[in-house]
Amino acid sequence: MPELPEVETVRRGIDSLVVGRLITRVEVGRERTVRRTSREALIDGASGTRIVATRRHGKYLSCDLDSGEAIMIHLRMSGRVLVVDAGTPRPPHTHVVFHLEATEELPAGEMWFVDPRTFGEVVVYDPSRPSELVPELGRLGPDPLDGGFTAEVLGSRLRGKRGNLKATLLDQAVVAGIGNIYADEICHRARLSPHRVAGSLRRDTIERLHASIVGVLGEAVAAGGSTLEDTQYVDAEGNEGWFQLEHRVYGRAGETCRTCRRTRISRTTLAGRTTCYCRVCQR
DNA sequence: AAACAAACCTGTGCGC
DNA sequence: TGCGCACAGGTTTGTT
Repeated sequence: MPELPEVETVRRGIDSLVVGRLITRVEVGRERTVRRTSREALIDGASGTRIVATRRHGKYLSCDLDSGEAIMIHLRMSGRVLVVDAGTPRPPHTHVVFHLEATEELPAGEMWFVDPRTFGEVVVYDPSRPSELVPELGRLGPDPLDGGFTAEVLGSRLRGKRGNLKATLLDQAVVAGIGNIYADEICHRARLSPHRVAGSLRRDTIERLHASIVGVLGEAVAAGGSTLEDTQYVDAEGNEGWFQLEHRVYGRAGETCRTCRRTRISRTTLAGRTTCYCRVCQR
C-alpha cells in the first residue's frame, strides 16, 4: 500500500513528467474523490494552471500551482497517479483526469487519479492556510526523509508515549509516513519487538530505531517502493517497485526468519493491524 | 492517554 | 463453477 516510499516515488514521477506543463482541462468522474470540496472546486482551481513544484510530507502529496494554490493528493489504500499520453484508454476507477499540454519533448498527456476503493482524495487548497481544507497537515510529525529528522527529534517524539512501538510508529502525529508494511520492517531492522513501550526506549535504542527508520525508508525509496501481489501500486509511469523483495517480516508469517534463519515469523494484531515479527531477533 | 471498534470501499482469495 | 465471507489497508471518529 502507498506509504512514504511509494508516495515519494509518485512525487518524483510527477516532478519529472508534469512540472511545468499547463493543465488545460480537468475531468472529475466520481465525486467522492473530491468530497472535501467539490467537482467544481477542483476543476476551477486546477484548470489553466501549471504545477511548478511538488512536495511531500508523510503520505501527503502536494503539487504547487502557479496560481498560488496547490493540489493535495492522498492515495490512501488504493490510489494511483499515472501520467500517460493523451487518449490512452482509461482503466476502471479513473476518477480524475488532468489534461496536460504538449511540450517540446512530450506529446499532449493526461495525469490520472485512479482509485478502486475510493478512499483517496484530491483537493485544491491554499498552502498558506492549510488548516482550512487540510488540517491534518498541521498535525503531522516530522518527515523521516527531512534532514531535520535526527535521533534526538525521534526521542522527543517518543517521550511519554505509553503505547506499543507498532502503534506509535503508525501514529502520523509522531512521525509522518510510516504505514503497516514499513512499521514491521523498521521494527525488525531495529531488532525491537513491536510490543515494546515506545516511551521506554533508551538513548542507544532510539538511535538504532532512528537508523532503521531512515535506512528502511531510504532503501525503499531507492527501490521504487513495494508492489505487493495483491495490490496494484505502481509509480507514475506504471512501473512496479521492488522493495518487496527485501521484506524480511511483512507478509511472511510462518516462514523462516531471513535474519536468524531458524525462527518462524510470528503474527499478531497490534493497533488493529496485522503485525509480523521475529520473536528471537526482535526483543 | 491509549486501546479498541466501526466506518468508509472494492478486489481478491479462500473454503465449501 | 459459484457463492459467501474474511481480509487488506490509511485515516477519522466515537466509545470505553
